[in-house]
Amino acid sequence: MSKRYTPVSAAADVEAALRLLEGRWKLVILFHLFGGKVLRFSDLERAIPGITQKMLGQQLKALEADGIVHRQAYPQVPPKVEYRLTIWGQALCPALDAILKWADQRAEA
Amino acid sequence: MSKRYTPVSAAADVEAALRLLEGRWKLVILFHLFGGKVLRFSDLERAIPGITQKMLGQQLKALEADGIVHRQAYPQVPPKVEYRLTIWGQALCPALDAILKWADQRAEA
DNA sequence: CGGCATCCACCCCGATACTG
DNA sequence: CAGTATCGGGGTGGATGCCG
Repeated sequence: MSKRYTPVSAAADVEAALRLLEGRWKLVILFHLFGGKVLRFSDLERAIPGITQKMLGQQLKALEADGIVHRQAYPQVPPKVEYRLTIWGQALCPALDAILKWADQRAEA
Repeated sequence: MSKRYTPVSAAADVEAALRLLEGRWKLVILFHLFGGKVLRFSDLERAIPGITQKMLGQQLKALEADGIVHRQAYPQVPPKVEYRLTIWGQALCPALDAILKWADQRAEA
């Protein structure tokens, strides 16, 4: 443990972490990468009907910069790029799973 | 089970559920109500340094309308209003807890 | 104390078009 | 296929002031 805890700093840490997941699309994207799935750009585009190319690219770049998503490009024609969760991203899986369960409960009612 | 499941509808349900938690402040507020805590308006205001009264009131109203937070007003002078999670809101606790753990992991590193 | 009203800046996000 | 460029509208959120 490299850090001391106080209620205050814990709250600040949570807020900082939440910033990384904010926005209209981030969690939606992560849900589709959930479970170790590896998807191409166009896969995600098809999996998320409402999203535009701009937002998908923009959010993926942000998630990559924050170390949550790993981007692997194959230098070939036509281009091929795969996205998957990093280790840090996979650490989010329990949270994603819990949210999924909550969504299911709401959908049932 | 009152609903049939397909990958598509499951994704739609998740997206719908995420809409309820979107925005700059919703999850932050819920974190402070986490664990069955009952807080007054001014308690939340103090607990979340960056927030304005407008946003706090606005987001609390939205959370109340979505059945996640319960609002109890005591008709007295000066006014006293308490906020707590509803049953649906408490169903979010596992998710909040998982996100908290993730935040802790990041903070340690 | 616990709001609401107003005004306003920003930037998020969408639509469209273009590129390697 | 996998993006970027540009433009523009609207909603989110901040500051301030007023009210029961």
